[in-house]
This record gives sequence, structure tokens and C-alpha cells, in this order.
Amino acid sequence: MSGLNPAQAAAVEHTDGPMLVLAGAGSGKTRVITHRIARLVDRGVRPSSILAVSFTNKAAAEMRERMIPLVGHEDAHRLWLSTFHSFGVRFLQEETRALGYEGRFVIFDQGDCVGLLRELMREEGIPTDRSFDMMAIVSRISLWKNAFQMPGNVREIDYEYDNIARAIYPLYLERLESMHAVDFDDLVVRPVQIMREREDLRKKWRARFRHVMIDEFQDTNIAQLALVKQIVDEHQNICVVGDDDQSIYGWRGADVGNILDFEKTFRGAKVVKLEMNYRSRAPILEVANAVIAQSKTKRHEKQLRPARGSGPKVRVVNTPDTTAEIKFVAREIHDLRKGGDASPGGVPRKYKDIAILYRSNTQAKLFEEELRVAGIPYRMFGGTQLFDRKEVKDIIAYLRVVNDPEDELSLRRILNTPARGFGSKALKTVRAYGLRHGLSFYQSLRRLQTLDVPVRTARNGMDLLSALQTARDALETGAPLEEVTQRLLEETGFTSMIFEDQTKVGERRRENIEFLMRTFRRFDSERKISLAQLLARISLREETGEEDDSRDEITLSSLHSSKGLEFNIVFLIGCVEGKLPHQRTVDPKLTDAAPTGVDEERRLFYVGVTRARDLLYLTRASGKKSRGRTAPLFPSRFLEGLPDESVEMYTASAEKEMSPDEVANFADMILAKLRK
DNA sequence: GCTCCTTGGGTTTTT
DNA sequence: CCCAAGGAGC
Repeated sequence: MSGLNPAQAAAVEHTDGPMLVLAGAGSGKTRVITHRIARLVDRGVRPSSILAVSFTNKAAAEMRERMIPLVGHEDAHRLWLSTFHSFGVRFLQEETRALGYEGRFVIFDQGDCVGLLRELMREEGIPTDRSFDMMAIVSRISLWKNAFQMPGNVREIDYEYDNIARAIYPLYLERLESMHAVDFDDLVVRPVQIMREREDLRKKWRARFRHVMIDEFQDTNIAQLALVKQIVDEHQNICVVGDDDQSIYGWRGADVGNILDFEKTFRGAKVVKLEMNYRSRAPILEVANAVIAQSKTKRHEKQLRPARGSGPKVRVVNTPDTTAEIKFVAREIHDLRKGGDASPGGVPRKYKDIAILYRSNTQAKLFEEELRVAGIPYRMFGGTQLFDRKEVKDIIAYLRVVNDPEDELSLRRILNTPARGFGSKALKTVRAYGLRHGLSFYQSLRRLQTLDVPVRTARNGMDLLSALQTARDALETGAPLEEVTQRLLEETGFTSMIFEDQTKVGERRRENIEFLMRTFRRFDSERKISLAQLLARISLREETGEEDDSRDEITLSSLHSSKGLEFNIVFLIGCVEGKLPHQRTVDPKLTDAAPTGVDEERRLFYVGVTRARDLLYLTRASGKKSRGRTAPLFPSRFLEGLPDESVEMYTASAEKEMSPDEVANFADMILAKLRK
């Protein structure tokens, strides 16, 4: 694959003015982007004046890797390759003054924001018991922010959640400001606002970039488009690459209109369609085309054409229940690895050729257990990441306070971890004192001994503060982070808290901490960035905690995080109504801020299908066991209308005979299906 | 009175 | 797995 096809070449050669590249799945999109950047560099464009934005950190890192052989190590590292969010961080780090935060800011991740909102709601006397859907508030505020809707111009609506969100929104903005904090949305929105208001900075950032490229453009939101428009306003050298058929982030405010209306937004744009598919065998593409053709949503018409020719049919597998579905996949993977009957041509497959994809992360839980038992090694994408683990977040919070003692949220988090007698009462006392004397939380805490708290609590607090100060001083004199952290955690009793736990959970926590320490060790040996920058990278999930592609493991991934990946063999599991499409998109709850509809679920299914190179399994269970009974499950509507000549139907036999209960359920199910 | 620990119910998707 | 309620203990 050394040459480029005519469409790809056209995209690479067009270097001036706006261009939209409609890149179907597997059409060599990344190749076009990397070659186009190389061509620009070839033509004498300075690498540091090229900005290429991708959606995930993984994609950005991979892009840089791919640039190295094309333009060399040095130039590859001069390019601005980042996500929107890390671009925002760099912008704000450089323009902190314009942010109005006196030269420092902290980044709140989603967990921080939820915590803050919960606190605000409690203060406002709104009960937040577990029946209350906190995400309903978080996502509303996020959507408003990304659409530049300030509290004043949010429209009035009647639903309870809308009204609560509307009431909390201004308080939330105030509190962020008082804590010198930005949330993820601010990382895009604030740079836009700054450029709109400040002519000098607008000029500066516009002059910096001669060419801008955006990958996965179908997933950009209003704020992200605004950011891009600000930067390319004068030269209009913008090239966006995307596929409206793979737009799957409507729920978080992505506006597919950005790609559908591109030619209106950027007049005179050249449009290139990439429809030749270099990834999947013909039957897989026939299924993919059939799936997406049923979409009712407006789309840029495309047909994927196979470059790799024919192959095994897509296997649609029915199993009696979800347990059998799991067991079937495990058995099949074993067989594929041995090169048994399941494997076309009897070719033995590697674990790393295989992926299991699912709609929601909870589905992975069941698989993990089975894979462990079956001795199949796996890695998981998405789900709870290393840096989302409680014990890891705690340690990060310690370091955030070392880095910036005014980081109030982190300080409060560690104050009573491990328990030091700082309950809600002591916290309130400190807070009230600060409010009365115009002092920050940290400053008030330093006067702890004069406050009305138990002697023991005061002493514990002072000990914590001095341990933090010791760590801060040590880092300033150049001591390694790993060593400083170890000592800090010992002095503050964190280590003994973790080591006291003799259970399996405690064991896992220690492992996670060991992983984190490895990150610190790498940080110490490289010495390339500051602690503040490391913490920012961790907040943005740019720090992954080491990945090793050479390991022979199967991949478990949600459909969302599988975008951009490819595997020889894909098991797309849980193809049943309620799961795919997910129940909440079929009948949206009142709490859902941005109902996205069934077509987004169809595109999600389409994304899953197009991840497969050679062999695709679509599996479903006919029933789900719960409380001794088996509730029927029905095949996903996306399995309807697939071309007969491209698919094969299988029924995986149950391991034991069906119980009378199950027989009855099965009969019910058949009847229900016939009636439909 | 205040803090700590256990228990039990609920979980779409992620930068 | 994460959080809020509720009861025991200081």
C-alpha cells in the first residue's frame, strides 16, 4: 500500500483553502492526514505552524508516531498534534492572565465537577439521594456551556431537572471561579471567549498557525467549531476529515451539522469522498452498507467498496441466555486460537487479533470473570481507568495540593483521607472562619489551632500541612517525585491505611498504586515536564499508565472507545433490543438532557461492524436469567434487513437441557416474535 | 454531638 | 463499583 488512490491523492495535494474529506470507515483516513501534513512540510510550511487535532489522546499519540517516518523525529515533535482539550490547556497555560485567575488555575475533571455540584445542591437544600440522577445536571450544564449559553439566556423549560440545572448553573460558574478552576468544557470555551475579547491574543494565535486539520469532525461541538473558526479566519486553510455515518457523540453535544453544513460554513470548500475500504472483507462491508442505508437521518451518501475482496460470511449467533453467550465467545476464541473449525482456512489466530465490543461497560464485567477462568488474557479499553481509581485519585489529590495548596477541592479531599477527625462539622468551622476573615480554605486551615475544633483534630491537620510543606520543599530542591510521594504518603498515614486492608480489594489497590509509582519513575527519569504539567496530563487522561502493544491479549472495548481501531476478528455482543439500541434511547427518561434517538445507536452499531477486518460475529442471547427466572430478550432491530448472502445464522446449543421454565419462556418468545 | 464504618441499592456512552 | 443512610462508638 505504498501509493495513494486518486481520491486520497486529491486530498493530499489540495493544500490551500477549506477542504472536507468524507472518509468512510477503513478508507485510509489517517494515511491521508499524515501524508497531507508531510506534503505541507515538503512545500516549506514550518511544522510548528501546523495544528492537527484529534479526538482522543491515543489517536493524537498514534498520529505523531506515524509522522516520524514521514518527516523525521525532530519535525514530528514540532507539529502541534493534540486533542481539543490539551490544546486548550496549552492555550490557557500561556494566557492564564487573560483567564483572570491571577496566574494559576486548576483543572476539574468530571468527578470533581460532580462533587462540586453535589455540594452546591446540598447548600441549596435540594436533596441528592440516590434516586436523583446527578448526571442529568452535569450534562445539562455541559451542553449549555458548549453552546455558549450563559445562565441569563438559557430558555425556560418545565421539567424538574431543567429547572434545578438552571438554578445551579450560575452558582456553579461562580464557585469554579472562586476556586480558580476550569472544567473540561472551559478548556475549549474559554480560549474562544478570550480570542473574541482580546484582539492582541487573537492576532497572536492566528499568526501561529498556517494550516489546521481536524480529525473526526463529525464529533465536534459548537464550541470546538468556534475555536477552529477563530484560528483559521484569515487564511481559511482548514482541512477536516470525518464521517457523518460514524457520529456517535450527539449525547454530549456533538453537532453533526458541523460536517453536514461544512460547505456553507466555509465557502468554496473542496469536497473529497473516500469510499474505497482497505480494511474489511466484502461480506462485512455489505452488512455495514445495509445497516447504514436504513438510517432515517440526513447524511452524506456513501457506499463502501471493498479493496480486499471476498471472505467468510458474517456470523449471526443466537444463544439461549447471556451466560451461554459469554461461554460461546470464550469457546470460540479458544477454537480460533487453535486454528480449529471456527477459523476460516484453519488458520491459528493470535489473541491480539480479537476484540469483544459491547454497548455498555457493565457488559464487560461478566466477560472478565469468564475470560479469567478460561485463561484468556485481555486488556480493557474505556471503563474505569487507572486514574479513576479512588486510591489513585487520592494520591493525585495529595500531589495537587503539593503543587498548589490553594487547590481547595483536592485539599478537602485529602484532609480526611485517611480519617483524621475532619467530619462535616470541622470542615464547616474552617470554612466559616475563612468566610469571616476573607481567607482561603488553605489559609484558614493554617490557623487551625486557634479554631474551635478538637485538639486532636487540630494537631492532625497541622501535621498534614507540614508534611505537605516538606514535600513541596523537597521537590523544589530537585528530589525525585517518586521518593517524595512515598515519604509524603508514609508521613500522612496513607500508606498504613492502604496496607492495613488485607482483603483482595486492598491487594488490588496496592497494585494500582504501584502502577502510579511507575508513572512517577518515568517522569523522574525523563525530566521533561513540570509537576503541574504532569498533573494536567493526568487530568486530561493523557497519561495512560503504560501500554504494551506487543502483549498477546484480546481487547475488550465499548463501542464508543472502539472508534478508530481495527481487529481481524470482532465479536459484537449483546445485539438485543434494550442493549443495542439501548433502552434509554428508545424511550428517553426525563433526566436525559440530549435525547439522541435510534439512528445514533444504529451508527454505533455501524462503527462496531466496520471495526472487523476478516471475521465478524454478531451475538445475541434469547433470554436473561434473573432471580431464578429467564426473561426473554429480543434480537436487535439492527439485525433486520441484512443481506442474506452475506450472513450465516448459528444457534449455539445450551450446555444442558432447558428447564421447563426456559422452554415456556422460549415458546413465549417465539409467539411474541410471530405476532410482531 | 460528631465521626466512622457497614450496608444496600443503582450503573449508557467519555474528553 | 460508588454513594447515602443509619447505627455504633468515642
